[in-house]
Amino acid sequence: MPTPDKTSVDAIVSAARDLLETESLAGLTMQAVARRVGVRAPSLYKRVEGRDHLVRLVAEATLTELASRLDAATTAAKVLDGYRTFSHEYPAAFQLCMGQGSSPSVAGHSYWEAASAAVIRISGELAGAEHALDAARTLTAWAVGFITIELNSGFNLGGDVDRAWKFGRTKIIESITLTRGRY
Amino acid sequence: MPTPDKTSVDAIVSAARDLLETESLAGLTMQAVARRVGVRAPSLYKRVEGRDHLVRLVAEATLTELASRLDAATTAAKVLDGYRTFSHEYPAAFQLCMGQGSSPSVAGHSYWEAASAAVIRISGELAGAEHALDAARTLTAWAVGFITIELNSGFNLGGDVDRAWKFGRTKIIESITLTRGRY
DNA sequence: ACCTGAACACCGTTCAAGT
DNA sequence: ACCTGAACACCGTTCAAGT
Repeated sequence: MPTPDKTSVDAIVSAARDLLETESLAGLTMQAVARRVGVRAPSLYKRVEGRDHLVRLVAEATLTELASRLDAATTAAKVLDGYRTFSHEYPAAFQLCMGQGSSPSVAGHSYWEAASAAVIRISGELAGAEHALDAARTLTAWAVGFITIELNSGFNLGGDVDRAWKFGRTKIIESITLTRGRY
Repeated sequence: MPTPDKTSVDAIVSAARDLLETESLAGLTMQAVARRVGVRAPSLYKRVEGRDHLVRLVAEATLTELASRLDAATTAAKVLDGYRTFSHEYPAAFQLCMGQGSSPSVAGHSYWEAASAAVIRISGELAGAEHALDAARTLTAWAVGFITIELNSGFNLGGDVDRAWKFGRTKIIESITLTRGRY
């Protein structure tokens, strides 16, 4: 005799994302997720393959949201700022995506592609099609590195972190723009 | 009646660093470390406060080694390459230091200071004392971001990753150098 | 067809008992 | 003074039994 469903994949992923931000990755346990969605831990295995799979779904949902955020940006500065703003809203999820992943990268290829599209588009405009990929990697590397260090309180030598962001953003965009037609 | 020591903090940290690289952070368990140093897990607590403390010691040993490596570099390109070479030798440890840390940053302030000294020195030479800190943060952010993405197989859109490194390195150094006296 | 309690293997950690 | 087995709390995961 069928039982009415008490939860769903969406509810589970949503609860997991909440827990990740409020309790850290270590606090994202199957039991905690189960409690949030009103079910016992073993029931989660009807919807997700296990904790690793659930973490992957969280990463992919995060990248999808990041992609749609970045797609709306019209200038390089706005794309870079989009990264940073997003990382401040979802610091743990952002680092999950970028950080020491589970084995084969924590999210599927297509999710990365979607999140990269905006940077590549902008990079092509700045540096020309020939150097679009190199330029995109330079921009992304700087933003990801800056944010990673910032989120881990790595900028602890004083000074104004916002000023450092603007300084770097200006320098990076400037140097990429100078690429057009040479290098 | 005293018993002769069967291990030491150094041996424990060394075993932990090995395990971190060969088995990943999850494989760095107290039992695995104990087995490597020829002791039972509870005995480790005579030398380290617990797993978190041991991981911290690993991070600090890693930063100390990175610092001495970078201190030998004489140009900005060599400092940046020093980061990357080091990260290829100790990928897991490098990401442990930079990545989503345990709570209050995974290593003590002084260890970060030591590892930052070389970049700040070089940045001062390139950009002038006034912008040394901003420039150092730009250089470090780019290198850390590039390496983080590289280690997590994030550069999966084809193209030559080494070429992208050299492209970005050139651009970054160039733009920082142009800073002198203006901005 | 979904949910659950009970069980298992595996963690980190504590501690009384050994030498 | 250091080491150990036993124990505890807490994970992820499996599965037979319920409805």
